[in-house]
Order: sequence, then structure tokens, then C-alpha cells
Amino acid sequence: MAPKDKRETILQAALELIAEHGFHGAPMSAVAQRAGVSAGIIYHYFASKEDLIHALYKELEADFNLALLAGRPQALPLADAFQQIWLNAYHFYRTHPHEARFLEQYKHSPFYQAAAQPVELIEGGDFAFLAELFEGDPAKRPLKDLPLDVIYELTLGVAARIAHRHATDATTMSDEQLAEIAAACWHAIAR
Amino acid sequence: MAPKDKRETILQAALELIAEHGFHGAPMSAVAQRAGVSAGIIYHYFASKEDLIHALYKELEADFNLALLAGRPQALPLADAFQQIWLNAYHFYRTHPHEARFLEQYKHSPFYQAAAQPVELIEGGDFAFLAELFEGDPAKRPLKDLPLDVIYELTLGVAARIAHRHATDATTMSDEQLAEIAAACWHAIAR
Amino acid sequence: MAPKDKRETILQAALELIAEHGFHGAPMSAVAQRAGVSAGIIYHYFASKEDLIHALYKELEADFNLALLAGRPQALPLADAFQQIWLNAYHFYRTHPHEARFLEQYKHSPFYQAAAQPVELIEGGDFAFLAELFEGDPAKRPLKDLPLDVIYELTLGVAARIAHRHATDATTMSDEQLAEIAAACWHAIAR
Amino acid sequence: MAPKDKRETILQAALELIAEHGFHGAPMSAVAQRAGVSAGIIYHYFASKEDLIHALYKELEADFNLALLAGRPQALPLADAFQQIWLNAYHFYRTHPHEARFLEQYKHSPFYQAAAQPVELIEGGDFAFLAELFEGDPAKRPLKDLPLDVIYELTLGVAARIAHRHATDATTMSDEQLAEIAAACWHAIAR
DNA sequence: TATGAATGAGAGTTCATTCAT
DNA sequence: AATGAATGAACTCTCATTCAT
Repeated sequence: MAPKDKRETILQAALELIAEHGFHGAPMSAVAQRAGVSAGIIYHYFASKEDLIHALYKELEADFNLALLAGRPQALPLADAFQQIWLNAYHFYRTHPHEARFLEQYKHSPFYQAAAQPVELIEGGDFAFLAELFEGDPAKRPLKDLPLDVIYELTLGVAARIAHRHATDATTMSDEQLAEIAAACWHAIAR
Repeated sequence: MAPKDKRETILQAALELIAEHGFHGAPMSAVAQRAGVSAGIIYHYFASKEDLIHALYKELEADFNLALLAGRPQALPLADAFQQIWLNAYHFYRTHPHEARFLEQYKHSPFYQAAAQPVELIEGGDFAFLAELFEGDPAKRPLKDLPLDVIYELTLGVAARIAHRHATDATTMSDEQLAEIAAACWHAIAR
Repeated sequence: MAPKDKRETILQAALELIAEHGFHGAPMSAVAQRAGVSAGIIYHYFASKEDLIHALYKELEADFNLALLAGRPQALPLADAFQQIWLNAYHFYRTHPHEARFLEQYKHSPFYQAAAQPVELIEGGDFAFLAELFEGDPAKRPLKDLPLDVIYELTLGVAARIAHRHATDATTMSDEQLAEIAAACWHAIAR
Repeated sequence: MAPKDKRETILQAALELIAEHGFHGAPMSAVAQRAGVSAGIIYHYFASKEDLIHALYKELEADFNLALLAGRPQALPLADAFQQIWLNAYHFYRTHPHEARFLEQYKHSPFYQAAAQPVELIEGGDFAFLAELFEGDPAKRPLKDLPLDVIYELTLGVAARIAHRHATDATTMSDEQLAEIAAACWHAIAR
């Protein structure tokens, strides 16, 4: 197994165990066992359990951000782009229950505080197309005058939380219902 | 100290420690020390640490539900009642950062799954006045046709999460901004 | 067992194991086992293994200092007092091989550096009678003009080291030989 | 790098790390890193960590013995030879603090017991000139009737220990003071 | 009721040593 | 001869829980 693969195997094992049993319920020995490696080797790839958890978070966050761009929302009109991104967020969480469960726990644990960075709805150059939503003359931008984190909670935050719930309890929603919620979120923030 | 008081003292100590340091960072010995009691006596009031945590959750949930009824929304027209409840939720979390932090961790930990019950927006008889929102002919009720938990996430869930954020980072919002968000939430679910 | 006794039992077990097998060869689990207690309880009495070792050192140092005063050298003429102290030092080490072995290892380990204080030949008020040896006009005091630690190494240091050797290899020396060495040490430092 | 050099590089790295941090604080991986070699290769030169440590000791002991002969004490009258050797011992330790620190730890650790050989003041043929000091009719030899290890502790042992102290704490002594101590040591053992 | 010393399983982590490459 | 990833036993220390007092 290539070193890159072994690292990934360990992260995957940690993801599954933490998603299923919490940080508590995922001792390093169990992570090693599920990954099929020795306990010691984990410390060649990660300095500590905490470091492993932070690294896992960063990977998942990157995956998530990538998933938001499915269907090239960059090429769409603003309202449609929003709708696409909202649905992408929902579907990512819906189809990645372990990731959803992990992110949920991580973001509400002391780990997150320790590594906390300001929320960025627009992360990296790929989201530059959203700049017009957030920059320029506040009086002219098409959003209500609300803090960025409020905007987040009214939009992608809602997608995340609904998807989390449904990932767990297996509720399904029709495309019409999802589109309706996405639209409601858009109206909640659009001027 | 009356037994009732000692129980409360223990719960309060656990609340503070868990809010500040997580479940991990709140060993029973530390809870005992902060409460000013011996470690052993905790087990006269609670069967286990897990039991203590569940009991704490139930108390806080009851406190929260009570807080939602401040200003007697029962007596108001529906849209106003909603606004009142939304603001009550926001202010509860805003003025109870420990409670907010605990509930947040609890709801996203394996503890919650273990004790999970279906979400009830309407809990107990005090919320009977909201029945007309949710019952009767779906075609006539004034809400969009969305699952109850989606409704929750679009409304009180948003209030909770925004309040959580602001409890931590000390952002303040004007009454106008809060009213605007509450109204946006109402429009997101109202037909 | 009284708490005081249990603390002493643990210290004694640590002393024996470290003397026999070194710091390395004295895991906390073995200390606990030899003391007949659980591993966990050690941490009620000592914050860490390092703390336990430092505490043990302090106890032994106090015992040693007490032993130096056997036969009341305070009441003797200076040269006789020196001889008495030298012999006391020798006999302490000779009859306390574990203590000797521990002190020897401790003083030459990184532990000692961590807690190091300047060498004091005269420690505490009990040795005040030696003050005339070391204080006052250097030109008049009855010692050669040498640093204090050199004085120590030429006297008690020699006693310690010879005793250490003989504690281990069971060489015995006659009282005459011992008196001769003590006298040689005295002449080495006396003006 | 020639194999001989690599072996020396490893020994040097081990010497520095052990002198600075103790046996505990010198893991094989750190030795390898400081020597600029892989961890595995060390085991081509040494069977184990213990073996490496013993080998290092033997090298240093040989270096030390060589240093004792600086200034050709063989060619001097006995008392002068002693003085020369004593000063050589002192200066070796004084100018080789790592070696001093290592030897000090080694000699007082369980390692030394494991490999222990009787102390030899006269080691190897280079010290044959000292034979007259120790051999022949005890009644005629110019030394007091004391065990060899006592002789050692009263002479080179003192040099070693004083040098150790001063290597660490940077005390300096004048040539006169050193000569005085050397002379005192000589008088301590000479008949 | 109340204490807090005591237990012991189990946590995270280290490190001497091995071995496929 | 050389690497360094891999192993796994052993380490120090923690902590929920118990129980003699």
C-alpha cells in the first residue's frame, strides 16, 4: 500500500468510527484495527489524535467545497446559481452520512473552537463568481443587510441541517420540495 | 443544603464544565469539585455520568420551552405569535450561553442518538394554540407542505444557531435586524 | 493503612525498584505491585512519576542529613566533629544500600538538573556549628581556600563514593582504615 | 562515508544526546537523525541500544586513558607523575563535557553493573610504570594500605568529580588551586 | 446521607527493533 | 549497505465507579 493510501485508509477508518460512535468511541486502537494497521503507525502520519481529527476535518471541508460546484453554478444566473449550490450542499450531506455526522460533531465540539477560523461562505477562488453578492456598495447588493454568518445559517446551514436529519432518519423529499426550500432560503436573504 | 438544591448544584456544575470544556473535559471529579460535593454523592442522585447528562438535557429543554412562551404568544395572532416565539428562542440562547453550548454539543453527540425522540415543535399542552398551524386539512393550513423537522430548521433552528454564534463571538444585532430575520423565517414556511 | 503509611509504602517500593533496576526498570505498574496498591492510587499521592522521584529524593536527603548528626558531632572539637560526620556519612551509605544506589543515580540523572539547587554542605540549622569552618575571614579560617564543592568532593563525596562501592561489592574495611581515610580527607582540606 | 566514519558518527550522535538528555531522552530514532543516517542502519553496527551504549563507554574510556598519559608522566618521578596524571584527568573532563556527562551517567546506571569489571587504575601496558606503586611488599610500597578502589576515589575519582561539576557550572580554578588539590590527593594516599 | 481513597480497565503515546525494498 | 515504514509491547496517566468509614 502506498503511503498516501495508508494515510487515507486511516482517515477513512477514523471517519467511520467517529461518525458512528463519537470522538469518545473511537480510540486510536480501534481506528488502527479498522484500518488494518498497527496502532503505532498512525503516529507516523499524524502527531496526535487531535491532529488526526483536524486533518480529517480539512479533507472533508475540501471535499464539500468541491461538491458545491457540481453543475457549474459559476455559469448560471445568480438565483439559479444559489439554487444549484444549495441543492449540491444538501445532496452532499445526504449522500455522505458519515461525513455529515463527523462534520456535525466536529463543528460543535471543543476541537472546532481550538482551530477556529472565521466562517467563509466564499472560500477560495472557485467561488469568486459569488463576489458580486457580497461585495460592492451595500445599498446596491442584492442581499439584505445581515451579517455573513446569518446569511450562512439561513442558506447552506439550513441545507446542512436538514440533510443531516434525513441522512439519519431516512426521510426523503421530492425534488419539488427541495426546490421549494432552496427558493425559500433565497428569498430569506435576497433583498 | 436540601437534596433538591444539591442535585441542582451538581447539574449546574456539570452544565458549566461541559459547556466550557466538552464532555471529555468534564470528569466527574471536576464536577464534584465545582459543585462543592464529594465525587461519591453524585451517584446518589444520578446512576451514571450518562444519566446525569441526559437529566441535564431534559431540564434545559424544559427551561427552553418555558422561555418560548414569554410574552404570551398564545394570545397573539398567528404571525405575531411566531415572531414572538422566534425572538424568545433567540434571546434564550443569547442570554444563556452555557445552556446554548451544552445543548449544541448534546444534540450532536452520540448521547442524543441514544435517547432520541422525534422532534416536536409543539411540545406539551402549552403549545396547543399552535395546533391550527399543523393540523387539519393540509390544503387549508397556512404552512407549506414540508416535513415538521424542515419547518423547525427553517425557524427555531435558525434562531438557535444564530444565537449560538453570537453568544460566542459577541456580535450584536439590532431589533430591526432580528425582526427582519424572524419575518424571513416566517415567510420561508408560510404558504 | 493510614494514608501516611500508604505514601511511605509507595516511596519504599519505588526506592527498592529504582535502586535495583534504575528509573527505566521501575514502571509505575511495578511500583504499585510491589507496594501492594493499585496503579491509579499513586497519582493521588504524587502528581507524576517525576514528582514521585523528586519526593523520594527529598526524603532520603533529609534522612541522610539526620544521620550525619549521630554521635552529636556538634559537641566535639572541630577535627573530631569532622571525623564523626565523615564516618556517619560512610555508615549511612554502607547500611542503606538502596538509598545509596538511588541517590547515586538520581544525582547523575537529568532529574537532578531539573530540580537542582546549589550544593550545601551546611544544610539547615543543625549544621550551624560548622559555620566557623566556612565563614569569617578567609585568611583565618582553618580551611584551604577552595570552592565549597571541591571541599565536599574531598570529604563527604569520598565517603559517599567509597561506601557506594562497598555497599555493592561487600568489601569491608576495618575501623582503623576508615579512620585513616577520614583523617586523610581532613588533611586534604584543612589548612 | 567510510563504514568506520559512519560508526563514529553514530557514536558521536549518541554521546551528545545522552549527555544532554539522558539515556531516556536519546531514542534511537533521534540518534539516527542527529547522525544523519537511517534508524535501521544503526543495527548493522550495533546489536542493540544497550550494545551501542557499552561500545560508546569503551571508546570513551580508551580516550580517557590515553589522555592520562599526556606529558609523558612515565618519565617523571613518582610524585610528579601522579600530579601530572591527576591534572590530565581533570583537564580531560573539563574540556570534554559531553564525555564527562556520559561517563557520569553510565557509571551510575544499571548499564554499568551489567558490564562491570573490577576497577583498574592501571589499565594496559602504558601504565606499567605505575606498577611499583601497587605491587611488591605492601610494607615497603609508598602507598597506604587501602583497597585499590579507595585509592581511586581519593585521587582520580576526585579529579573526575570536581571536573564534572565545573564542566557544568563553569567555575574555573587557578593552576595553583589545582596543584594544591592534586597534592592533597597525593598526600591522602601516600604513606 | 456523605466522604474521598481506592480500583482497574483502558486511553493516548513512545520507541527499540525488524524487514521489504 | 541502506532506508524508513511498520510493528506491538510497554509505558505513563486518567477517570467512571465503588465502598469502607
